[in-house]
Amino acid sequence: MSNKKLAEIFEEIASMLDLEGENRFFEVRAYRKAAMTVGTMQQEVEDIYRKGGEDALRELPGIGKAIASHIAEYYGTGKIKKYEELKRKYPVDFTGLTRIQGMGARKAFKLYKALGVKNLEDLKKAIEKHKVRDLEGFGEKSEQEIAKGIQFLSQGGGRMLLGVALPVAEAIVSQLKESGSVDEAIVAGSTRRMRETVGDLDILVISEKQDAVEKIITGMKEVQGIIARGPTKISVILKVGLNCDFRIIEKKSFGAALQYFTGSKDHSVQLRQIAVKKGYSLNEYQLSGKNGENIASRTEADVYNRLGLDYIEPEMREARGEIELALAHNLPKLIELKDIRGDLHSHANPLSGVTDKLEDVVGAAMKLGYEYIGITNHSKSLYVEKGLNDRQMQEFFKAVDKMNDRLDGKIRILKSAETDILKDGTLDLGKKTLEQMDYVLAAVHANTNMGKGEMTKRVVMAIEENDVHILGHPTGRLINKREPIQLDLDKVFEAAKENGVAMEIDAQPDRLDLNDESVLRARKYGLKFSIDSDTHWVDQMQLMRYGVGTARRGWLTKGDVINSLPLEKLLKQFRK
DNA sequence: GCCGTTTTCGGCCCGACTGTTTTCAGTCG
Repeated sequence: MSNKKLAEIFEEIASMLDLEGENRFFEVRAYRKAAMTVGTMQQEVEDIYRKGGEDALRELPGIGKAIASHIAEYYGTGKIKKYEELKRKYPVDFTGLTRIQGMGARKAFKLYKALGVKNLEDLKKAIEKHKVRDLEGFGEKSEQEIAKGIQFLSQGGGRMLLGVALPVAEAIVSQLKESGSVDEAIVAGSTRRMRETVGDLDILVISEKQDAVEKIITGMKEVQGIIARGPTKISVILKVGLNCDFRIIEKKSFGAALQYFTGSKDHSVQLRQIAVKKGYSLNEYQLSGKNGENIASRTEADVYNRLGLDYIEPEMREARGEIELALAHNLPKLIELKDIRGDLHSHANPLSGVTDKLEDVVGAAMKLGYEYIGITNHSKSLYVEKGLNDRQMQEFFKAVDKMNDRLDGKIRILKSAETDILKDGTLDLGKKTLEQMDYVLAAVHANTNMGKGEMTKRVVMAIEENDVHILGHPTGRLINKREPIQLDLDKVFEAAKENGVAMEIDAQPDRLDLNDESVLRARKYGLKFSIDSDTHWVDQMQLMRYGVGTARRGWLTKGDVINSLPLEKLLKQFRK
């Protein structure tokens, strides 16, 4: 995972060039942009460089001749000369210091010049001795703010799982709506775009009663304290450890504001560039014409349409080519939660204490209106999950048959298993057991630290040598907890396409595996996908929406997703 | 430093809020 390190280096170069003095603004921005590109990519930059050299690097947005050669230098020598030289002049840990809220490179450098502060530790000591408050440009208040920022960091302030943040955001929005003082309240920002993690919450409020809104917000049980407050913006810190920005806007600006606060930043910048080319100007209040007249502002669709674009769904707004498609009126029609007709990955192991009973799982699926529910208990190698051996699995299938008879077509339980892909690429259940299943889901669980070549061979072999239908949570990553297994995804995608194997999008909020970017890549191979909740107890069946969100971020349509098929068509596909 | 259905040169998005300020720099998104 050297992408992050590389991004930090470019970000620091940007900061230091900024300190160098006048007229380097655009150079600074170029390095910031490169840092953003590199830092948010899921694919390893090193892989791209090793495979395609500097030319391949230059395909990436914001990476040109100079920065591509820096990257080549980094992977060749482990160092970047330009960075080392700047660093001698500015021996400050900008990466660490600027993690503090309100601390940018300029303040950090002032602290270095005046007090010799090089890193967080130094700063902590300076704060404790109250040395900061007397500096020019600082004061007592900023010293306290810095102290608070350091405290927040030490509590692990950072990006939070969407699955944790979204319910909090929704609770806040519904309190606003029920208050009677707002015309509209809606979650914007990366939460609305369904990014797998969010750094803070953005909530758009339409209201003319600003004072009342402020009172409601400060009175919420989720709110810990106020960071900033102005006529159109209130920032608070939430008890869950997230910041939350409220923007209060007039009704007539709703569309422009929602577009603006949903982002992503890069997407919005591209939109504004299009506006400028037309002689317009776009901000959070309206799309303005040449004489400042309001051209569009009420709905997001108005804003997009008047710029010559089709409406773009929030999940696509990441500046990954969606603007070009919208200009060409060629956007895909994204899959929706209501298109899902069943769940193909759920657990109901009669021997384990950690899953619900079969009838409970089936009942939950019926409540969601599903046509089918696939039960995929673990196979025997997974001792910790009390995986089933061949005999136990076949016993379980008999129980499923009986229940299917009783259900009389109200819903169909599909027989399957989350079959372990063993170290040598074989499956953990016998041929006879596999043949009794409606479909086979296979996944890697153990021996996860193999090298890339070996691991890729293992998974490709599992795909090629067996009648596998779905590859479960393909990379095995746990967000912020466990790195993905080393896998050459392109080779896996090729093999999957060749053998008609669907890729799973596991909807568990800490998995979301495949992730959005890999889905986007897999889609280019013409692969099919299965969006599954991986339910271990029935409440988790609701998690499907996070998988659908990821699918939408990967531009998938209903036609790309096998569990949007009606039962008969799905079974037909499995038999092929 | 990057980029190109107006350009290989000359552009490069836009506004809000805070703190320490008597008019603005710094930070954020």
